[in-house]
Amino acid sequence: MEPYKLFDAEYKFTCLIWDNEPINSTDLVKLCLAELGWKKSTTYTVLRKLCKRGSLRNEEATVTSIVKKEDAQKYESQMVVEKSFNGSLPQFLTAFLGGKGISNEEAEELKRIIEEATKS
Amino acid sequence: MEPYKLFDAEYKFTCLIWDNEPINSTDLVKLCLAELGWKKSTTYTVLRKLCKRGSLRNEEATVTSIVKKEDAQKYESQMVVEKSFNGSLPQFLTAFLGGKGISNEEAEELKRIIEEATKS
DNA sequence: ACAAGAGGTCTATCTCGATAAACCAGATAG
DNA sequence: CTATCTGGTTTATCGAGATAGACCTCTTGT
Repeated sequence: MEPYKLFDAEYKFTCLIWDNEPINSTDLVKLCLAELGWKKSTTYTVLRKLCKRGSLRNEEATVTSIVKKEDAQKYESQMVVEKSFNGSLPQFLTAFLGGKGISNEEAEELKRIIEEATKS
Repeated sequence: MEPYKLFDAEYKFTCLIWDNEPINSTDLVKLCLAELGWKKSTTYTVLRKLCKRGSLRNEEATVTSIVKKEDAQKYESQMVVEKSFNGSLPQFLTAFLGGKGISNEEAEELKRIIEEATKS
Protein backbone atom coordinates (compact mmCIF):
# COMPACT_ATOMS: atom_id res chain seq x y z
CA MET A 1 0.00 0.00 0.00
CA GLU A 2 1.04 3.55 -0.68
CA PRO A 3 2.89 5.05 2.27
CA TYR A 4 1.12 8.32 1.54
CA LYS A 5 -2.33 6.89 2.00
CA LEU A 6 -3.63 7.40 5.53
CA PHE A 7 -7.06 6.30 6.70
CA ASP A 8 -9.01 8.41 9.13
CA ALA A 9 -7.70 6.95 12.35
CA GLU A 10 -4.21 6.70 10.91
CA TYR A 11 -4.28 10.32 9.90
CA LYS A 12 -5.24 11.57 13.35
CA PHE A 13 -2.56 9.34 14.81
CA THR A 14 0.10 10.53 12.41
CA CYS A 15 -0.83 14.14 13.09
CA LEU A 16 0.17 13.64 16.70
CA ILE A 17 3.52 12.33 15.53
CA TRP A 18 4.09 15.16 13.07
CA ASP A 19 3.42 17.61 15.86
CA ASN A 20 5.70 15.91 18.35
CA GLU A 21 8.41 14.02 16.56
CA PRO A 22 10.79 12.67 17.41
CA ILE A 23 8.77 11.09 20.16
CA ASN A 24 9.45 8.21 22.46
CA SER A 25 7.04 5.34 21.89
CA THR A 26 5.89 5.12 25.48
CA ASP A 27 5.19 8.83 25.44
CA LEU A 28 3.29 8.33 22.22
CA VAL A 29 1.15 5.72 23.94
CA LYS A 30 0.31 8.25 26.65
CA LEU A 31 -0.38 10.94 24.10
CA CYS A 32 -2.73 8.71 22.13
CA LEU A 33 -4.56 7.75 25.27
CA ALA A 34 -5.01 11.42 26.13
CA GLU A 35 -5.84 12.72 22.66
CA LEU A 36 -7.57 9.79 21.00
CA GLY A 37 -8.62 7.61 23.90
CA TRP A 38 -6.56 4.72 22.54
CA LYS A 39 -5.31 1.79 24.59
CA LYS A 40 -1.65 0.91 24.46
CA SER A 41 -2.10 -2.05 22.15
CA THR A 42 -4.08 0.04 19.70
CA THR A 43 -1.27 2.54 19.45
CA TYR A 44 1.32 -0.15 18.89
CA THR A 45 -0.85 -1.99 16.37
CA VAL A 46 -1.35 1.10 14.26
CA LEU A 47 2.24 2.16 14.68
CA ARG A 48 3.53 -1.20 13.49
CA LYS A 49 1.23 -1.13 10.49
CA LEU A 50 2.38 2.30 9.42
CA CYS A 51 6.00 1.34 9.88
CA LYS A 52 5.51 -1.68 7.66
CA ARG A 53 3.80 0.53 5.12
CA GLY A 54 6.77 2.84 5.14
CA SER A 55 5.04 5.90 6.53
CA LEU A 56 6.71 5.92 9.92
CA ARG A 57 9.82 4.67 11.61
CA ASN A 58 10.28 3.29 15.11
CA GLU A 59 13.89 2.80 16.07
CA GLU A 60 15.04 2.18 19.61
CA ALA A 61 11.69 3.37 20.89
CA THR A 62 11.92 6.62 19.01
CA VAL A 63 9.17 7.30 16.54
CA THR A 64 9.67 9.59 13.57
CA SER A 65 7.83 10.14 10.33
CA ILE A 66 9.10 9.14 6.92
CA VAL A 67 6.14 10.56 5.04
CA LYS A 68 5.78 14.23 5.86
CA LYS A 69 2.56 16.07 6.40
CA GLU A 70 2.87 18.00 3.17
CA ASP A 71 3.35 14.80 1.20
CA ALA A 72 0.35 13.11 2.76
CA GLN A 73 -1.80 16.18 2.24
CA LYS A 74 -0.68 16.53 -1.33
CA TYR A 75 -1.56 12.92 -1.97
CA GLU A 76 -4.92 13.28 -0.28
CA SER A 77 -5.81 16.43 -2.19
CA GLN A 78 -4.89 14.93 -5.51
CA MET A 79 -6.80 11.77 -4.78
CA VAL A 80 -10.03 13.58 -4.08
CA VAL A 81 -9.68 15.79 -7.13
CA GLU A 82 -9.01 12.76 -9.26
CA LYS A 83 -11.74 10.56 -7.90
CA SER A 84 -14.56 13.03 -7.49
CA PHE A 85 -13.70 15.86 -9.85
CA ASN A 86 -12.30 14.25 -12.95
CA GLY A 87 -8.87 15.49 -12.01
CA SER A 88 -10.02 19.04 -12.54
CA LEU A 89 -8.99 21.57 -9.92
CA PRO A 90 -11.36 24.21 -11.30
CA GLN A 91 -14.22 21.75 -10.91
CA PHE A 92 -13.18 21.17 -7.34
CA LEU A 93 -12.95 24.83 -6.59
CA THR A 94 -16.30 25.55 -8.17
CA ALA A 95 -17.94 22.84 -6.10
CA PHE A 96 -16.27 23.97 -2.92
CA LEU A 97 -17.24 27.59 -3.28
CA GLY A 98 -20.62 26.64 -4.69
CA GLY A 99 -22.95 29.48 -3.88
CA LYS A 100 -21.29 30.94 -0.82
CA GLY A 101 -18.78 33.76 -1.05
CA ILE A 102 -15.39 34.37 0.42
CA SER A 103 -13.75 37.41 1.95
CA ASN A 104 -11.45 39.70 0.01
CA GLU A 105 -8.52 38.67 2.14
CA GLU A 106 -9.03 35.03 1.45
CA ALA A 107 -9.46 35.71 -2.25
CA GLU A 108 -6.17 37.58 -2.30
CA GLU A 109 -4.44 34.74 -0.53
CA LEU A 110 -5.79 32.20 -2.97
CA LYS A 111 -4.74 34.26 -5.95
CA ARG A 112 -1.29 34.64 -4.49
CA ILE A 113 -0.99 30.88 -4.17
CA ILE A 114 -2.06 30.49 -7.77
CA GLU A 115 0.42 33.11 -8.94
CA GLU A 116 3.13 31.27 -7.10
CA ALA A 117 2.32 28.05 -8.93
CA THR A 118 2.10 29.77 -12.30
CA LYS A 119 5.54 31.31 -12.47
CA SER A 120 7.51 28.11 -12.58
CA MET B 1 -26.51 8.92 7.45
CA GLU B 2 -26.09 12.05 5.40
CA PRO B 3 -27.73 11.78 1.99
CA TYR B 4 -24.79 13.72 0.56
CA LYS B 5 -22.22 11.19 1.66
CA LEU B 6 -21.40 8.70 -1.07
CA PHE B 7 -18.85 5.93 -0.71
CA ASP B 8 -16.67 4.94 -3.63
CA ALA B 9 -18.93 2.32 -5.16
CA GLU B 10 -21.98 4.43 -4.41
CA TYR B 11 -20.44 7.42 -6.12
CA LYS B 12 -19.68 5.56 -9.33
CA PHE B 13 -23.17 4.15 -9.25
CA THR B 14 -24.80 7.51 -8.68
CA CYS B 15 -22.73 9.03 -11.48
CA LEU B 16 -24.44 6.67 -13.89
CA ILE B 17 -27.79 7.85 -12.63
CA TRP B 18 -26.88 11.52 -12.83
CA ASP B 19 -25.84 10.99 -16.42
CA ASN B 20 -28.95 9.08 -17.38
CA GLU B 21 -31.84 10.07 -15.19
CA PRO B 22 -34.67 9.52 -15.25
CA ILE B 23 -33.82 5.91 -15.88
CA ASN B 24 -35.88 2.78 -15.70
CA SER B 25 -34.61 0.42 -13.00
CA THR B 26 -34.24 -2.55 -15.32
CA ASP B 27 -32.22 -0.41 -17.69
CA LEU B 28 -30.14 0.72 -14.76
CA VAL B 29 -29.39 -2.91 -13.96
CA LYS B 30 -28.14 -3.38 -17.52
CA LEU B 31 -26.12 -0.21 -17.37
CA CYS B 32 -24.46 -1.20 -14.12
CA LEU B 33 -23.62 -4.61 -15.52
CA ALA B 34 -22.03 -2.99 -18.55
CA GLU B 35 -20.23 -0.15 -16.79
CA LEU B 36 -19.43 -1.56 -13.38
CA GLY B 37 -19.74 -5.29 -13.88
CA TRP B 38 -22.43 -5.49 -11.22
CA LYS B 39 -24.97 -8.27 -10.90
CA LYS B 40 -28.62 -7.38 -10.73
CA SER B 41 -28.92 -7.92 -7.00
CA THR B 42 -25.95 -5.68 -6.36
CA THR B 43 -27.58 -2.86 -8.23
CA TYR B 44 -30.85 -3.25 -6.37
CA THR B 45 -29.11 -3.55 -3.02
CA VAL B 46 -27.17 -0.34 -3.49
CA LEU B 47 -30.17 1.40 -4.99
CA ARG B 48 -32.37 0.53 -2.05
CA LYS B 49 -29.75 1.69 0.39
CA LEU B 50 -29.38 5.05 -1.29
CA CYS B 51 -33.14 5.47 -1.47
CA LYS B 52 -33.42 4.82 2.23
CA ARG B 53 -30.63 7.31 2.82
CA GLY B 54 -32.52 9.90 0.85
CA SER B 55 -30.04 10.29 -1.99
CA LEU B 56 -32.12 8.66 -4.69
CA ARG B 57 -35.70 7.87 -5.48
CA ASN B 58 -37.22 4.82 -7.16
CA GLU B 59 -40.86 5.22 -8.02
CA GLU B 60 -42.71 2.89 -10.31
CA ALA B 61 -39.43 1.53 -11.59
CA THR B 62 -38.15 4.97 -12.47
CA VAL B 63 -34.97 6.04 -10.74
CA THR B 64 -34.11 9.68 -10.21
CA SER B 65 -31.69 11.52 -7.98
CA ILE B 66 -32.66 13.62 -5.01
CA VAL B 67 -29.12 14.69 -4.20
CA LYS B 68 -27.61 16.37 -7.23
CA LYS B 69 -24.06 16.00 -8.40
CA GLU B 70 -23.13 19.52 -7.40
CA ASP B 71 -24.42 18.95 -3.89
CA ALA B 72 -22.53 15.71 -3.46
CA GLN B 73 -19.36 17.23 -4.84
CA LYS B 74 -19.72 20.26 -2.63
CA TYR B 75 -20.13 18.03 0.39
CA GLU B 76 -17.18 15.90 -0.60
CA SER B 77 -14.91 18.87 -1.20
CA GLN B 78 -15.81 20.49 2.08
CA MET B 79 -15.33 17.25 3.96
CA VAL B 80 -11.81 16.77 2.71
CA VAL B 81 -10.87 20.36 3.40
CA GLU B 82 -12.28 20.08 6.88
CA LYS B 83 -10.79 16.75 7.77
CA SER B 84 -7.35 17.05 6.25
CA PHE B 85 -6.74 20.76 5.93
CA ASN B 86 -8.16 22.30 9.05
CA GLY B 87 -10.99 23.75 7.01
CA SER B 88 -8.54 25.98 5.19
CA LEU B 89 -8.95 26.21 1.44
CA PRO B 90 -5.59 27.96 1.02
CA GLN B 91 -3.95 25.06 2.83
CA PHE B 92 -5.64 22.67 0.47
CA LEU B 93 -4.61 24.61 -2.58
CA THR B 94 -1.04 24.90 -1.40
CA ALA B 95 -0.85 21.16 -0.84
CA PHE B 96 -2.43 20.36 -4.16
CA LEU B 97 -0.17 22.57 -6.17
CA GLY B 98 2.80 21.67 -4.00
CA GLY B 99 5.85 22.06 -6.15
CA LYS B 100 4.42 21.55 -9.59
CA GLY B 101 3.20 24.44 -11.69
CA ILE B 102 0.09 25.10 -13.68
CA SER B 103 -0.51 26.63 -17.07
CA ASN B 104 -1.48 30.25 -17.55
CA GLU B 105 -4.86 29.26 -18.85
CA GLU B 106 -5.65 27.17 -15.83
CA ALA B 107 -4.44 29.93 -13.55
CA GLU B 108 -6.74 32.39 -15.26
CA GLU B 109 -9.65 30.04 -14.91
CA LEU B 110 -8.99 29.55 -11.24
CA LYS B 111 -8.72 33.26 -10.62
CA ARG B 112 -11.96 33.81 -12.46
CA ILE B 113 -13.69 31.29 -10.20
CA ILE B 114 -12.32 33.06 -7.17
CA GLU B 115 -13.43 36.45 -8.45
CA GLU B 116 -16.87 35.04 -8.97
CA ALA B 117 -17.07 33.88 -5.36
CA THR B 118 -15.70 37.18 -4.04
CA LYS B 119 -18.25 39.57 -5.49
CA SER B 120 -21.24 38.30 -3.55
C1' DA C 1 14.67 -11.21 45.17
C1' DC C 2 10.93 -9.06 43.28
C1' DA C 3 7.44 -5.66 41.82
C1' DA C 4 6.82 -2.30 38.53
C1' DG C 5 7.61 -0.09 34.32
C1' DA C 6 9.28 0.15 29.43
C1' DG C 7 8.60 -1.61 24.98
C1' DG C 8 6.42 -4.64 22.41
C1' DT C 9 3.80 -8.81 19.75
C1' DC C 10 -0.16 -11.93 18.70
C1' DT C 11 -4.65 -12.75 18.15
C1' DA C 12 -9.36 -11.43 18.28
C1' DT C 13 -13.65 -8.79 17.91
C1' DC C 14 -16.86 -5.60 15.76
C1' DT C 15 -18.53 -2.86 12.22
C1' DC C 16 -19.31 -1.83 7.67
C1' DG C 17 -18.60 -1.29 2.66
C1' DA C 18 -18.85 -4.22 -1.53
C1' DT C 19 -20.91 -7.80 -3.82
C1' DA C 20 -23.95 -11.46 -4.89
C1' DA C 21 -26.95 -15.95 -4.82
C1' DA C 22 -31.44 -17.40 -4.25
C1' DC C 23 -35.95 -16.60 -4.24
C1' DC C 24 -40.49 -14.40 -5.27
C1' DA C 25 -44.86 -12.09 -7.33
C1' DG C 26 -47.14 -10.13 -11.14
C1' DA C 27 -47.47 -9.20 -16.18
C1' DT C 28 -47.13 -10.96 -20.76
C1' DA C 29 -45.93 -13.41 -25.08
C1' DG C 30 -46.58 -17.72 -27.74
C1' DC D 1 -51.58 -22.32 -19.65
C1' DT D 2 -46.91 -21.98 -19.09
C1' DA D 3 -42.27 -19.98 -20.03
C1' DT D 4 -40.17 -15.76 -19.82
C1' DC D 5 -39.48 -11.10 -18.40
C1' DT D 6 -39.95 -7.25 -15.14
C1' DG D 7 -39.10 -5.54 -10.75
C1' DG D 8 -37.86 -6.43 -7.00
C1' DT D 9 -36.43 -8.45 -1.48
C1' DT D 10 -33.85 -11.31 1.90
C1' DT D 11 -29.99 -13.13 3.43
C1' DA D 12 -25.06 -14.10 3.16
C1' DT D 13 -20.10 -13.78 2.28
C1' DC D 14 -15.68 -11.47 2.31
C1' DG D 15 -12.26 -8.07 3.29
C1' DA D 16 -10.65 -4.40 5.77
C1' DG D 17 -10.42 -0.55 9.07
C1' DA D 18 -10.68 0.37 14.09
C1' DT D 19 -9.81 -1.15 18.48
C1' DA D 20 -8.20 -3.85 22.19
C1' DG D 21 -7.11 -7.93 25.67
C1' DA D 22 -3.69 -11.03 27.02
C1' DC D 23 0.76 -12.04 27.21
C1' DC D 24 5.91 -11.61 26.89
C1' DT D 25 10.87 -9.96 27.73
C1' DC D 26 14.11 -6.99 29.62
C1' DT D 27 15.47 -3.48 32.80
C1' DT D 28 15.40 -0.94 37.13
C1' DG D 29 14.29 0.83 41.72
C1' DT D 30 13.69 -0.83 46.58
